[in-house]
Amino acid sequence: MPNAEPYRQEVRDLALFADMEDSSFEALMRGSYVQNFPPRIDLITEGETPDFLHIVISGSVDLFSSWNGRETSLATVRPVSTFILAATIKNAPYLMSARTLEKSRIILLPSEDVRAVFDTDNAFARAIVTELSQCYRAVVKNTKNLKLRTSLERLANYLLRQRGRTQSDAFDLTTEKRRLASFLGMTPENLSRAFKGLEPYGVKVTGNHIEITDLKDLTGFANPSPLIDDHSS
Amino acid sequence: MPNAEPYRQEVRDLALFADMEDSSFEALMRGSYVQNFPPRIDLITEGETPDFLHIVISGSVDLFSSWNGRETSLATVRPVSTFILAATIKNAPYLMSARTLEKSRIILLPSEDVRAVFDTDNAFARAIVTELSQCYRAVVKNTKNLKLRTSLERLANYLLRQRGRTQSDAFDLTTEKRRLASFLGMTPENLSRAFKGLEPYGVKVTGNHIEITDLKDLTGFANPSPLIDDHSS
DNA sequence: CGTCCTTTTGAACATTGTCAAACACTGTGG
DNA sequence: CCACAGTGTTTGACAATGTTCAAAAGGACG
Repeated sequence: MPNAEPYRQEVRDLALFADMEDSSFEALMRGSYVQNFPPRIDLITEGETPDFLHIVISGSVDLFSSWNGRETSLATVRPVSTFILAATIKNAPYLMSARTLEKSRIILLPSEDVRAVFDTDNAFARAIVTELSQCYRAVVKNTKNLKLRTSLERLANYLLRQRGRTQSDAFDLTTEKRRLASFLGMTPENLSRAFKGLEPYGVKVTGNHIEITDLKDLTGFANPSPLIDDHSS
Repeated sequence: MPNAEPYRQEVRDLALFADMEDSSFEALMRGSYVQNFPPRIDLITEGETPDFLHIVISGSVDLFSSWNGRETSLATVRPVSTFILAATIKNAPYLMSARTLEKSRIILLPSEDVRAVFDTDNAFARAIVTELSQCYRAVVKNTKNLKLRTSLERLANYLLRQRGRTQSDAFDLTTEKRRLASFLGMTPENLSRAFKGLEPYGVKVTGNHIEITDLKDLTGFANPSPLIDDHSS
C-alpha cells in the first residue's frame, strides 16, 4: 500500500495535527497509507476494533448504524477531516459503520501509532480534546434537533443551514434524498412530502435543486437556534 | 461560600482528577466551592457561558434542553461525577440546562482554573480525553437508540438496563415517569401505554415498582446491543 | 432501449401526540 | 385528623404525524 507522504501538508494543516511535535508527526506519517476507494465501499463495520484512524482527503464518507434490520445515517464526513477518533483513542469497538459515498481518497493512520503519540505528545493530546469537545457538542445538538423538532422543522432548519453554507438562496442538495431522509430521521416518502409541506413557506424544489423564495417566512417557521444549528461552535 | 476542602478525597478519586499533579489539584481546590441546593433549582441555563465545572457529590441533576416552548430531558447526573466538561474546556455556551432533581450537594470549580490547569497539566489533559471520549460515545449510543428503535423498544431496553444495574428482576424506577418519558423521547401518556404494551412480554408495573417475570421474552423483544445499551465502554 | 435505482404519489395503517377528565398520591393548613 | 390543593399518572377519544406497501414516474447508465 502506498505511503501517505504526498498528502503530508494537507494532514499537517488539520487542527488535530497542526501543533504537534515534528517528530511525532513523522512517527504518524511513517506508518500511514493512502488508499483510493470506489463508491459504496464499506470501510469499517460497527463492533469491530479500530485498526486505523481515517482521514478523508477527497470524496465523502457516510457514517451509519444498524440494528434489527433497520439502518440510519448518522453523519457525512467531508474533506479534509478525520473520523472515529474516539474509538481509536479508547481502543473500543466502533459504534458506527462507514462507507464511501463516492470515489474517495483516504489516509489510514494505524491506531496503535495514534495512541502511542497521544501518550507522548502533549500538544497532540490537547488538540484531541478540542476535536472531541467539538464532536461531542455536535452530537448533543443533533440529539436536541431530533427530540425537540418535528421532521418538517428539521428539514426546514437543514435547508437554512445549507443556505448558510452556500451563501445563496438557491443551491443543490449535496446528498441523495434517500440518505438525507435517513439523516433527518424519517423515511424517503415522508421527506418527499415534507418538501411539499414547506412550499407554503417559500421553498421551491426541482429535483436536487432548492430555491428559497421567502427567507423570512421559512426562518419564521424553522426558528433556528445557535444552540442546535450552529455547526462551528 | 464554603470551600470544597471536606470533599477533597471524593473529587481526587474521580478518574478525571486521579492522575493529575498534586500542585494542579491544589490549584483547582483552592478556588472551589461547595453548595447545597434544594430540589428543582436551576443550576445553569443553556446559552450561558460556563463559569464553573460542576461535580455532583450527592443528590441528582437533570440535564435538559428547550426549544420553541418544548422541553426534553437529555441525561441524569448522579454522584460522583461531573457535568458540562466540554463547554468548560471550549469556553463555549452551554448546550444544556441543568436543575437539581432532589436536595443536592455540588462542587463548583471555576472554569478559568480548569482551563488553566488543562493548559499546564498533561495528565489532566489526557484524563479529559478519556472522559470526553466516553461522553461522546454515550451520546452516539443515545442517538442510535432514538433513531433505530420505537418508543416501546426503547422502554424495553431501558428496563433491561435497570435490571442490569440492580442485578434484580424486581426494582423501583429511580426516575419520575414524567421525566423518564421525556428522556426516552415520548409523552407521559405514551409511556403509560408503553408499560401496558410490555405486559405481554412479562413486565409487571405497580406504581414505581417493576417486575420482570419473563426475562427471555422481554430480551427477545428488546434485542439489546452492546453497541447501544452498554453504558460502560 | 432496457435495467436498475431513486423519487414521488396514493391509500391504508400504525404510532405517537393532544386534550380533557378522572384518579392517585403527597404534603399543608385548619 | 381531615379537607384540600397541587402534582403526577392513567384513561379515553381524537388529531396529527409518520410508516408501510404498492405502483407509477423519472433519471442514470451500460
